[in-house]
Amino acid sequence: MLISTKGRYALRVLIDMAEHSGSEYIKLKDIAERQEISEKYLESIVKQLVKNKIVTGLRGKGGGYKLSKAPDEINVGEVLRIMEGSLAPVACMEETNLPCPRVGECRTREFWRGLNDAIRRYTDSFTIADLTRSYSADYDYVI
Amino acid sequence: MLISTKGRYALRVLIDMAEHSGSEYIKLKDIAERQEISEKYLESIVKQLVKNKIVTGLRGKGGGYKLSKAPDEINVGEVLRIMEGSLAPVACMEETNLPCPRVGECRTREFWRGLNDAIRRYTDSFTIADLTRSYSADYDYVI
DNA sequence: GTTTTTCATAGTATAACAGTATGTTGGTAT
DNA sequence: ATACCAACATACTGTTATACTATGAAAAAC
Repeated sequence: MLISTKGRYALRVLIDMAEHSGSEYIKLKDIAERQEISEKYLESIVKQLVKNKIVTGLRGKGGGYKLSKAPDEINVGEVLRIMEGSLAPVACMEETNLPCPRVGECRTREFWRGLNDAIRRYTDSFTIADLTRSYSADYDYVI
Repeated sequence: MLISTKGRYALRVLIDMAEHSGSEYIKLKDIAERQEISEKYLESIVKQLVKNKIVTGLRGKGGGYKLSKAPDEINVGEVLRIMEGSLAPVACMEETNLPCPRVGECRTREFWRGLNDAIRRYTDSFTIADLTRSYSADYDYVI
């Protein structure tokens, strides 16, 4: 499993913020209820997003979280990499890891590199805006 | 991490067999030594490959394992799926899992489906033959 | 100064990973 | 026949990650 609940929940939180905030702070309790995810667990997830400047927190009454950037400025691949640490499909494709001692005789390295690239290309091609429900497309507008 | 040592080692074993066997049985001990992997651990991996008809085992002296099919008939994606159980990047993309109860309101499903497809397309586009060192390409031929 | 919300730290049950250990079965060579 | 060899089978183990829960401190609004 490449993506754990951390990455999946993070995307849902960001989409929720993009869909519900009008430059207002939203409290985690609301998001947790809408998304049916434990608020306490979400705290640990959102903390990571704050640390990486994806969202901004404000304490106290009327506080909460909001996106630090516009939804179309938030890259999905970057978010997933923050939450999962890495999206490398194998250990030898993680930048932090020192090169494999068998690299000289390895028959599979290029195969893994290609898979790594495919995953990165795909995930990096989406923004949070791409994942929000298009307002005009399916909103039943009624006066 | 999408791929564990099970999947990585399985590919190395199959490549080793493809490169060293001339329709002969190779004993695990030799593969384990060449690949510098615990023979005992490899046993558990090869057992899976036998069960799935990727390799064939023969007991006793002169016995060992060999590929059940030609290297270019063995699909890398299939091998990885056998070893890892699934290559789905998220739980909701596993065929065996029952559909997510939030599917109606899920904003991320199509994103995950796309990632799942990208991984499957890539891994299914390789055979073991693609991963073996091409004999003619870089062998220093000397009389 | 009380309420509200984020922020911070610590703990916990479960499962998967990456093996190890011991023994059995079935072929081969002598 | 029997000694040997290598696959086959089952059970166990240490470590790490996952997916949380619990308790409390800090700051902002009222």
